[in-house]
Amino acid sequence: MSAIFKKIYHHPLLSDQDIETLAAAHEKVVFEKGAVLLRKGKVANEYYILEQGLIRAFVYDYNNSEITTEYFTDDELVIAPASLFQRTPSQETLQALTDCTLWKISFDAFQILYHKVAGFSEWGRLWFTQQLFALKQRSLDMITETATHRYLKLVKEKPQIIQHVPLKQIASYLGVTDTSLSRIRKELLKASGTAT
Amino acid sequence: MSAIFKKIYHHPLLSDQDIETLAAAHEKVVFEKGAVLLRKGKVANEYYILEQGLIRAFVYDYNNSEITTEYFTDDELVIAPASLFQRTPSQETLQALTDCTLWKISFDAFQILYHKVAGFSEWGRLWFTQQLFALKQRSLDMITETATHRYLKLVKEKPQIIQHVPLKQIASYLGVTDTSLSRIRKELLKASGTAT
DNA sequence: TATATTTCTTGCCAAATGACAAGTCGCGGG
DNA sequence: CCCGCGACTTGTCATTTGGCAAGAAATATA
Repeated sequence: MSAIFKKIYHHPLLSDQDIETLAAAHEKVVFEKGAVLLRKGKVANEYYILEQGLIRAFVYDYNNSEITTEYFTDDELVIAPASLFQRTPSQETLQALTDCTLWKISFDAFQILYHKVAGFSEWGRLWFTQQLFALKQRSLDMITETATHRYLKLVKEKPQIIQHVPLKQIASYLGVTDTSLSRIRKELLKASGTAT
Repeated sequence: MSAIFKKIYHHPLLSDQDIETLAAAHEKVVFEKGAVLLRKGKVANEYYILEQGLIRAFVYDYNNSEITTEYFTDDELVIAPASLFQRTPSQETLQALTDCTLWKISFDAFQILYHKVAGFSEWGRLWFTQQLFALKQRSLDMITETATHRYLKLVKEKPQIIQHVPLKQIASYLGVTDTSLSRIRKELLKASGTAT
């Protein structure tokens, strides 16, 4: 039952007992496909652990088109850090792409535990640094890699997304239009066909 | 003399005495315009406080063109966090755009102080969260704002860059070519001319 | 001061990308 | 089983952006 919490809150300074304490502050919630967990303009008051399902974050660009900024898959934290921790309106919207099972924890509960459970703040520090590195890497990838390469990387790292998500959303995540991504796929097929 | 350290290490949990301790671990260094502080492929072993001058970070894109990813101005930390903290080869190169005066601290000295000076790790945690938010904001700006708007924002926030940096480098930071940026400027002039 | 070098602008053309629309495919609901 | 809808592909065309090069302007150098 608490397997997911052990996975998420795994840290040398967090005992099983600590993790139980943390787990007790979470509440199971379910969202249907298409449901919105956090809407643009609202201040986030909780974050989630995604037990099962697929979620995306997106923003609206200068043409008011939806641009996917992040995909969340099993055993990941679903969170809008800037909104939650700075208590500001979110620029991003969080939306379930499939039916989802999550564990929710309120910001208030988080704050209390953050000071009460010694290892928790250490865990949080680690999480923040990992987030920073991951975001930096994605930013650099958007510059240093071609859309084709980014597509292949996504296929490799989160294949379930290719299965469940409309092409248009994937394309926006990669920084191209659906038309372009369709053509990229075509080229890849041709290339792999030649190789075989 | 230690004014810059007070500014950088300002934090409720860091006393003047603490800051003196931190300051003592820094060594003054000077770089000439054009000098490289950290080269792509090398592992960073220090970070710097920029007392005076202008520095940029850049990467090479899929065409081997230089793309500026960040500008550092007075009273900022000059650092490649991913390389320094993950002990991995840097993707970014750090280069002085003007003659610079900096205060250098080695990673080893940093680590020792991080554990010795209680408030320092708190300061570090705050710094990481701020970095994360700033990077996220820049990532979103690259999506939600037009190049024109990003240019105006840069002019507003770091006007000294416009003065000292070749157009081509600014353009790459904004995600366009120098030709495009020149046209953007032209449009802005026309627009402001009409308004007056 | 004269000369060389770099930076910036601008026109022209090519290439890439996007918008739009038509057509195909596959799946689920009636 | 058939219809309808959403998803994907593909063609055409328009727009944007970039590459290139020439020239002007600014800056540095001798």
